[in-house]
Amino acid sequence: MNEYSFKSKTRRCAIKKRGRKKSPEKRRNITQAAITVFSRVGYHKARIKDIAKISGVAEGTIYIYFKNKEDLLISIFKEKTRETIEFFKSEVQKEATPLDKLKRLISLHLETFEKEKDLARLYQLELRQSVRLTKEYFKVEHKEYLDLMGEIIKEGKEQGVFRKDINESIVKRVIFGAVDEVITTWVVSSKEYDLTSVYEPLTDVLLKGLLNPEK
Amino acid sequence: MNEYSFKSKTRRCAIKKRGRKKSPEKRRNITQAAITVFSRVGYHKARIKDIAKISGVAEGTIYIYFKNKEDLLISIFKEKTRETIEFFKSEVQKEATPLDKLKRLISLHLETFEKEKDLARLYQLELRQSVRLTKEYFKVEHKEYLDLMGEIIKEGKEQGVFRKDINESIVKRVIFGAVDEVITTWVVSSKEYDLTSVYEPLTDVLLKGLLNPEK
Amino acid sequence: MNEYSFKSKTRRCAIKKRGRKKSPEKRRNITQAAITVFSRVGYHKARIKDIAKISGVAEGTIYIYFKNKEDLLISIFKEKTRETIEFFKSEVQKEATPLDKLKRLISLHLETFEKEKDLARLYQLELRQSVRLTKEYFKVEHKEYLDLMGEIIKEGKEQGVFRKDINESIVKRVIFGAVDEVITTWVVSSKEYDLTSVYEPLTDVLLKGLLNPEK
Amino acid sequence: MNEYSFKSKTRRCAIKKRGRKKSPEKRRNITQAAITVFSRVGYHKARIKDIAKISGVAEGTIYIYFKNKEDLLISIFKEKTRETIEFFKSEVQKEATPLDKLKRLISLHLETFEKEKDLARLYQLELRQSVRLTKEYFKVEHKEYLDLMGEIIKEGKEQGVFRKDINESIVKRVIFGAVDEVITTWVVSSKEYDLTSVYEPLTDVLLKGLLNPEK
DNA sequence: CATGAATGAGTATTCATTCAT
DNA sequence: CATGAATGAATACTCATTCAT
Repeated sequence: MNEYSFKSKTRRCAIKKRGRKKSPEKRRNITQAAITVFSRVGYHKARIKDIAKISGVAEGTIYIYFKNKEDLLISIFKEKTRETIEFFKSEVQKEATPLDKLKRLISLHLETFEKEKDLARLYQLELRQSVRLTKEYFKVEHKEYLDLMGEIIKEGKEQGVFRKDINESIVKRVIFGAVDEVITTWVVSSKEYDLTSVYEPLTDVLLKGLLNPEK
Repeated sequence: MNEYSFKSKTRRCAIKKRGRKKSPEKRRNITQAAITVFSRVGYHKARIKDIAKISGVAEGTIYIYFKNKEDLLISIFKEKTRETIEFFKSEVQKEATPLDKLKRLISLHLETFEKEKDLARLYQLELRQSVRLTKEYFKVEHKEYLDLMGEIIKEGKEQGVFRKDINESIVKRVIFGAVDEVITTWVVSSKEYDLTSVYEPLTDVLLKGLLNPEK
Repeated sequence: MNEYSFKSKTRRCAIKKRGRKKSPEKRRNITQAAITVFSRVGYHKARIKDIAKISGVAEGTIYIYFKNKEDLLISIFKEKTRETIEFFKSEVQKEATPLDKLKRLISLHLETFEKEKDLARLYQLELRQSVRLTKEYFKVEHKEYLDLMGEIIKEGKEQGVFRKDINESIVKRVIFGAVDEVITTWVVSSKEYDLTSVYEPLTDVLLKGLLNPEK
Repeated sequence: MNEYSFKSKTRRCAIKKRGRKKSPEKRRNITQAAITVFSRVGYHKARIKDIAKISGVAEGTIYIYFKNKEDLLISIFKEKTRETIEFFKSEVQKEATPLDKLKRLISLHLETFEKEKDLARLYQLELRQSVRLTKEYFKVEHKEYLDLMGEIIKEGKEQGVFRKDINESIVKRVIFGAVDEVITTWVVSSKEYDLTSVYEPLTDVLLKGLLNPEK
């Protein structure tokens, strides 16, 4: 594609790939290495040198793909969250009723984090390392998740499946908070048990509440 | 020979010990200054020098009262959480029914953090800065809070106020998670609104659930 | 002797000794503790706090008896060297001939350091930690030792026991250097063997030289 | 594909490796600056910042070439001693007789230190700053020097030039100690006189001893 | 005199980021 | 584009010395 590399008389040497454009593969390697390292030792103790070594690139190369260390962290969250939310949305849409949609969303949330343990650790423990990240995340990605849930609830209210007197804005937080806490417990507990096993009791109490209806 | 040393009721003249004594007031000053600085810029960017300046002591003095920076952070959490949980327990015991106890606990949680905004910020955002802290906190203090809630729920189940088929271990996390998320949202949102205003809708959904009972 | 301590209404409590003057015993304790600590970890890594603890006094007390840490080190050398040199002189004078005097001096040097191992360590390894100390020591105490040896040699030359064509100033250094090196080797070697056992071969070569007289 | 990489005689383009290379010159500059600074103010008071400034590199650069401050000191001794001993060995071998070899070795010792005054200061005064260094030095480099001397003496004994009843192990120390003491005196005395001027009287007494053979 | 809490100057080392090759 | 040597700001912590009691 780019013939320069062949004819060049300069020190420009053999290059595997055809061009000299940023390689998406290299970017992915870096991202994956960063997830591993950040998850293993935490953002602040993570060293760029280690991320470079694991991704198989030089330190400087990381700065070609990311502005700086914080940007690397933020990019991971942005990209992963975007992917995940898109996936959640598309899956949820396949369900017919608001109740099924809600259940599916909770279920997906649990399954996803169970599958990607390193990422789970990042979300539950490292997300708050950067003020900028925290603020942006809570205003954009996190909000989007909550909005998705809000819509489902709204729909449920309109259809009469959910109580009409509930406060959507609170309920979505209640549900997110419940799921989030359950995941954090799992992450901190060294992930010895099955995260999806909490799905049943979790949805049960969220849907039917704590009070005994017979009394 | 010298009877002073035997009759003395204070530690004065117990053979040795003259000179200055460690002052609990100084310790409190340092703790308070640390809460302020940690909350303002975050644990990692906080500088011992600033904490010293604000507490009105020399840098070295901090190391008389605390082993190191991490120990300072950890001590704050341990002490504050202990105080708070004791307070929660004593207040909750004043209530007659499990339902009132639960409501009171949630209410206290919200009120306490609303009153001490800096501390709230620490709990919601800085708690996870230290691996050691996170682990210990989740195993001790956090657990104790959950246990308190667990007992209330158990009592409620026995009295038939709460549903008998619920999973206590999950429910306590659901409630904690819900409250916690609501507080985090408040902290991140720059605390513009009244945290206690969420008490009503929050307890409502937790108690009665999401589903419309008529359907 | 001093009744103040009994009648005093102030915080002045029972005091073992009669007076409140600087106690020579306390001074000795500090000196001895310092020798131990300096010898064990070296001057620069030695901490006043440890010396205080071992001597059984408070940190501040050390500063009543010594100006500062360097002064403590220097005082030890001055005092110990003075004592030792006086002792050497008096012992040497008991000998009749220059040859016996010289032998006795070397013998004393070896014996003294063998007996006080901690002190030996200080002299062989720590003496050069302080520029001031090094300079003073080499100009005063070390010189005095060399002078004593110089006199003996001079006397020996005059009596014809020692060669008349030797250079006193060099010879005294040669002998000191030889003894000193032998002691250093012993100190560094963890003092596993008997220092006095080198006396015979050491004096033999110093007195008769290396060359084979038959050739 | 690209033949450069195969034909290149330098390490240029061997697949990877571009960018700056560690420069031996830079290492030398740091070493030389360290010798100067260590000699001027002593190891403990020497500041890395100053060594960096004098070598014309950044502070961090020093840590690319040396593990830490102590390693810098140790490396200097190891490298310089190695060089010097190799030089001594090769020079000594040029001499025919054991006597000439011994004289040459003493002469070289004096000349070398006279030429490199800063280094002399380091050897005579700073060598004992680090326990690790002292121990290693006395077990390796110092020993090697003594061994060289020991071999010469042994050879001399066998040839009958030196007395057969002398103790090699002591004699080598006597000679080293004598030379060493003479150098230390010179270093401490601010090096006002000519070190090589002591060569004659020094060897004279070492070879012929102190006693008057006529008596 | 004695105490030990308080002080604060002093610095080796790390590591994100840059830049010559 | 890629490299990794070079940079240098930034800071927790120590410990000799002081001083209030």
